[in-house]
Amino acid sequence: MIEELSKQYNPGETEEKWYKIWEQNNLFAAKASPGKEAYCIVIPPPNVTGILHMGHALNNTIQDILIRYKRMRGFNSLWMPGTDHAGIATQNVVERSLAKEGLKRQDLGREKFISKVWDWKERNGATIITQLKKLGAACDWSRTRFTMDQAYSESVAEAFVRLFNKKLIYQGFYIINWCPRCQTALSDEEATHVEMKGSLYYLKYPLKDTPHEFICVATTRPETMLGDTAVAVNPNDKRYREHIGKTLILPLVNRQIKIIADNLVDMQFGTGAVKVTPAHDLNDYRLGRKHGLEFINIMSPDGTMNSSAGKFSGLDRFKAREAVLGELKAAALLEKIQEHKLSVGHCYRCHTIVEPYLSKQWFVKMKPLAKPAIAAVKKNKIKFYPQRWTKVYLNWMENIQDWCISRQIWWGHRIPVYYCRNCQSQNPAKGIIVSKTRPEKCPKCSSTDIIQEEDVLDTWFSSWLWPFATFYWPKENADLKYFYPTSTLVTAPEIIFFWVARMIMAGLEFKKKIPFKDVYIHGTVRDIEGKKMSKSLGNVIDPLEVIAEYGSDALRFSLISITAQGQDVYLSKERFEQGRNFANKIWNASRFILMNLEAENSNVDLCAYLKKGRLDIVNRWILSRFYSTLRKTEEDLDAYRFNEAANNLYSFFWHEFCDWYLELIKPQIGQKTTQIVMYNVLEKYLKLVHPFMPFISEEIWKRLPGTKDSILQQAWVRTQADLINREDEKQMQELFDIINCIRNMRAEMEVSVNSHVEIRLTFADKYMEKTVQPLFEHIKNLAKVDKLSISESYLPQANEFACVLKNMHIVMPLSGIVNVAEQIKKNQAKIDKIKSEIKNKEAMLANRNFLARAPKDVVDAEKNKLTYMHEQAIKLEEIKNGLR
RNA sequence: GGGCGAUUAGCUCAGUUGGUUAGAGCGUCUGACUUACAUUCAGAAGGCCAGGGGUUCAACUCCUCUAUCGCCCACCA
Repeated sequence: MIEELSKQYNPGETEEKWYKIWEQNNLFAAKASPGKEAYCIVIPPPNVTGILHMGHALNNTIQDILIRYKRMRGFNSLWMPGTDHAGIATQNVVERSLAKEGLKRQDLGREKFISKVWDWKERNGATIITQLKKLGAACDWSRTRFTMDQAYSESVAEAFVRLFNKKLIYQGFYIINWCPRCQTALSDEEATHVEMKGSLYYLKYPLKDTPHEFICVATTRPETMLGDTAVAVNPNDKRYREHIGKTLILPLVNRQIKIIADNLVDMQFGTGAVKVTPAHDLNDYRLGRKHGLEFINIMSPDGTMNSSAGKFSGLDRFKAREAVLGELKAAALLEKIQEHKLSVGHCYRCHTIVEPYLSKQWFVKMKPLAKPAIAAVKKNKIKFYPQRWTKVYLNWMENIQDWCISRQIWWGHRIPVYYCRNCQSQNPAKGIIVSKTRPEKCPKCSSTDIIQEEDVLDTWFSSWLWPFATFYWPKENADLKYFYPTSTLVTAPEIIFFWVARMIMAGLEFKKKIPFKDVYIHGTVRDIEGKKMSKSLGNVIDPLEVIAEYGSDALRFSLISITAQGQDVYLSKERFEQGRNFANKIWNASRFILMNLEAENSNVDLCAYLKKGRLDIVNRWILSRFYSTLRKTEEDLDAYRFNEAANNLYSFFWHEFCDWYLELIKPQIGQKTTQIVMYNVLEKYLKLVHPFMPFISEEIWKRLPGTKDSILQQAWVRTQADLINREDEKQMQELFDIINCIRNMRAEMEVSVNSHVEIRLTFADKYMEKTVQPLFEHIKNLAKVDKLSISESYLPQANEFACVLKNMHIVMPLSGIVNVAEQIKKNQAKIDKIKSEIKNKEAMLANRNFLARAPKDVVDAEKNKLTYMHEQAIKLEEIKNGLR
C-alpha cells in the first residue's frame, strides 16, 4: 500500500472522489438539535446566471473554513446554500437568447416568457452549485433554496403585506433611475456612478418682452430643454435679480417659461441660472414641486423622445441631443461648450446610462426600519470585521433614502397588489387590494373583475429575507427557531448596502431579532494591476482552470494566505504554485512517515503514553511547537485572521516539522517514542489543516492506519497547555543556531559538503554546555560535521576560523577559506556595527525613565543583550587578530 | 464636496494591544541528485518601513500635516 503512493500528489482524482463520498454520506447535513450549540452561515446566494469567479472562490472558501472548523470544534454547523433569481440579470440572459431568434419578450407574452426563464433556470441554474462543489463547499445541499421557490415566494409576499399594512410601503410618482435598455426602474444602489468626461453646454433663452436679451443656462443634457418649465436663479444673485418673475421663450418649443428664484441654485456654477426640467432631474423635480411647475415628460421608456418633444419625437435621447444642439447652434442660441467632468449613473446590470425619470413606482419607507438596525450595530449586537465598515454602514443608514422596489420586468415576484376595476372606475385611488394570494372577489363591491399589479419586486426585496425565509418563515418551525439568528455572514464590501444593511433591517422588522452576529467583509479580488476582474477587461483568472491545474486545495490555500483581513487581493496565476507545492509537501512528508511507521505505533493515545515515560528533547520540542501552533490557529480563526492562520500552519509544517523535526529524527525513526510522536503530530496536524485543505487532509487521513470516519467528522485537537515548553523551545533554538552557523561558515568559506570538517565549540557557561552536549549527534548529522569537541579556550589558532554565537564560540579549520582578506573586511564591518549598537543600548540603559517605566522583562532582555554585544565585540576582535 | 483604505526587500504582500536582530512567497545569485519531496534541500544578497512634525524611556506601530495611488458615498445643473 505504501508503495502505491506517488512521489507527486495528484489532486484531480482525489478531490472528485472525496467530494462524492462526503455528499453521498450526507456529511454536510445538519439537523436542529436543541442542547447542542448551533453555528450557522447562510450563503450569499449567487445569481442563477452566475459562473464561479475568484470573488466567489474567496467568499466561499472563507465560509467553508468557518463551517468545517466550527463543526470540528463541536458546533452543530450548518451552511445554508441557495441561489438568487437575479431578476434583471436573468431576464437579460433569456432575452438575449430570444434576440438570436429575432424575438422580443413581448412577442411571447408574459406567461410564455416566464416559463422560458424557468426552462433556462432548470437547465443552467445548477452550474454555479456544481462549481461550488468543485471548490469543496460543505453546504447542506439537501436544503438548497431558490428565491423564486413557492415557499420562498410566500415569504416575500408576507413581507410585502406586513409592510404595507404598517404603512411602510407606498406608491407614488417620483424621479427614479430608469434604464432605457432594461426598461425598468432601478433603486439608487443599482445605479452605479461613473466619472466621465462630458460637456457643459451654454444655452441662450430669449426674454419674452425683450427678445434681444437672453438668459444663458448651462446644462450637461441639452435635450432635456424640451421639457423645461422654468429657469431658476438664486434670489441673492445681483446679475439676475431684476429678471426674477419675467417670462422667457423656450427655444425650439416656443413655450413661455418663468424665471423663478430659489436658494438651491448655486451662483458659482455655470452662469448662475439653471434650466428646470421637473420630469427629468431630481433637483428640478424638487424645484417643480416647490414652485408648482408643470411636469413635462419628453421621453418614452425606451429612451426615445415622445410626442411632447415635438419634431424630435422618435429620436433616441443621444441623437436628440445632437439634433437639439444643431438647431440651437443654427439659431445662434448655443453660446459655448465647455469640457466638464461629471459622474453619470449606469445600470448595474447592462451598463447603459440611466435616465432620471418620473414615473409611478412602489417604495419602502426606510427611516423607521433603519432606526433599530442602527441601534443594533451601535450596541455591538452585530459586529463588522474589519471594524471600519461599521462607519460605512452607519453613515449610509443614517442618510437612508426610501427604496424603490418596483421593477417593470417580468422575471421576479409579482407585487401582491390587486386592483378591482369596478371600484377603480369610480375612483382611481380606490380599489387597491393587498393580499398574499389572489382575492376571488373585491371585498368591497364583490366584483370579480380583478387584475394584479404588473410590476415585480426588486430582487433584493427577496434577498433581504434570506436568513429566515430560507427556513420557511413565517411558518414557525424547529429549524428557524434553532438556527436563527445565524452566526456569521461573509460577504464583499460592494454588497453592504444592497444586502447586509437590508437583511439587518428585515431581521429586526420581521423576526424582531438580528439576522447574524458577525459580519466578515473580505476584500475584492483584483488582477495584478489592481483592476477588478471582469470579462470585458479579459483579465479574469478562472478558478476552475486553477482547480484543474493546481487543485482545489491549492486554490483555497493560496487565496487565503494572501488575503489579509479585509484587504483587496491582487492576484496572478503564479500565486497558486505555492498552494500546490504545499499540498505536495504535506503529501510527501506523510508518505515518508507512513513508509517508516510500524502499525503498532499508530493510534497510540499520546497523553496516556506520555504519562509513562519522558521524551527526548526533539520530540518534546515538536509537540511544544505543535501545540503552540494549535493555540495560534484557534486565536486567528476566532478573530477572522484567516491569512495569519494559514501562513502559520504553513510555516509550522514546512519549516519546523519537515525542515527540522523530520531531519532530526531520521536516525532514530525506528524508536517507539519517536514513532508515536511523529504519528500524533501528523494526525493532529491534518485536522488543523483540514478546514483550509479539505481534500488532501482527508486523503491522507484515510490512509493512516486505523482511521475509518471522515476527517470532517473528527473532533478538533484538544489543547495541551502542559506540553508547551518554552525552555525546550529555547534550547532547540540554540541547536538550530549552532547548526545554522556551521552551515553558514561552510558556505561562506566554500567548504565542500564532502570535505571533512572538525568543529570546536566553546561555551561561556557550563549550563549551556550541558544542554547542548546531548545534541552533538544532531549537530553532526545536520551540519555534516565529522568531529565535534568542546574546548576550554576559544581562541582560534593561526590556522583556524571562528564564529561568535550567543554565549558560544565555534571554531573550524582555516584551510578551506578562499579569501582571508574578504573575511577580515566582513569582520570589521560587523565590529563597527556592534559598537554603534552598544552605544545606543548603553544610552538607553542609562535612562532613568526607561528603567522606571519599562516592564522588568524588557529591561532584563536589554541588559542581557548589552552584555552579549560586549562579549561579541571582544570576540570578533580576537577573531580578526586570528585571521591575520 | 465628504468618508475610507494603501504607501514596508526587485515584485506581490504580512507585521493582532508600541518593546530582543522588521517577516513571508515569488524573483535573483551561490552550492547540493542528502535513499519523503527538484512542486526539493542548504545558504547569500536585497529595507533612512512614502515625506515632514509631534507624543514616548522606546514608534513600521499612536497623533498631526503633506504627497502619490485606489475605493466608496453625495440632489456638481
